[in-house]
Amino acid sequence: MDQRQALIAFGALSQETRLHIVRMLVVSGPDGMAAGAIAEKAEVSPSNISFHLKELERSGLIAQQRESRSIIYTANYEALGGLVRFLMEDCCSGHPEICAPAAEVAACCTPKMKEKLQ
Amino acid sequence: MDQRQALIAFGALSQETRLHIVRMLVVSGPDGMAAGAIAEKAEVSPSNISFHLKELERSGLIAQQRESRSIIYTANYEALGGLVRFLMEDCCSGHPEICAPAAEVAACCTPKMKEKLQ
DNA sequence: TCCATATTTCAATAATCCTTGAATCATTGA
DNA sequence: TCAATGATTCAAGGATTATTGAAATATGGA
Repeated sequence: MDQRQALIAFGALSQETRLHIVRMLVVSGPDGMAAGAIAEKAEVSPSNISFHLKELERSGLIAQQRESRSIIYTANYEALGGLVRFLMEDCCSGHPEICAPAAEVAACCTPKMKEKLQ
Repeated sequence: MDQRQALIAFGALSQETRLHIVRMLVVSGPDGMAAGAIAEKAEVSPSNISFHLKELERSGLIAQQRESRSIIYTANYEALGGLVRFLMEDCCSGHPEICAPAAEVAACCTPKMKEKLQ
């Protein structure tokens, strides 16, 4: 993830509806969610959700694929990981005080890490 | 860091000049930089830098303190770490695929981690 | 083909954000 | 006190982003 993409991604996450969408798609995993289902859960109009989904896709944080009549959106884990990495490494120069709390979280989430850190 | 603050912080980082400011302040450490010095390095006008510094301070990512005639800005490591944590934990539900790359970065930056992971 | 469903696009408006330059405020030293 | 320095505030304008509802597009089934 380069700076240009990171700027767009930060902008994408700076809007409540869009942050909500990303959270839902991360949880829903590889199956993703249809645009309509997202709109319903987020309680926004179809045209509005479409606007925000487009913005998120432009940022690379989510991807779409048509499935029959529905358009299924999924979280792009690689891009999200890339953004975390950008924030820690590029933006914060890998500063220990900033990265340490992140390391804790990472340890809790990645089984291998957890093992080694015990 | 709660969602409200995270939204503001993401917005703060979504602007090129402000991202540049944060990077400079992280590098400059606890000594920080005076507003004028920041403006000069970022090549923007005093009033414009003031606008962006205010926005960053509102986000909590930087702090200010007067020192004689100058106003010194410093990066808020705690807030930056909190944002990384929010992105990994709250926003991305601690998803391993997203957190793994972050763990690598963290390992490189925090001496204790590095030791344990070798 | 025709209709229903799922979604996007478009145009208009509202809201927010960014930039600029002039004016103002705070601090220090002569 | 006065002038100089360092920085902020303010108002105006331009640019971008968000919301809305109506119209258009794509797909699948009767």
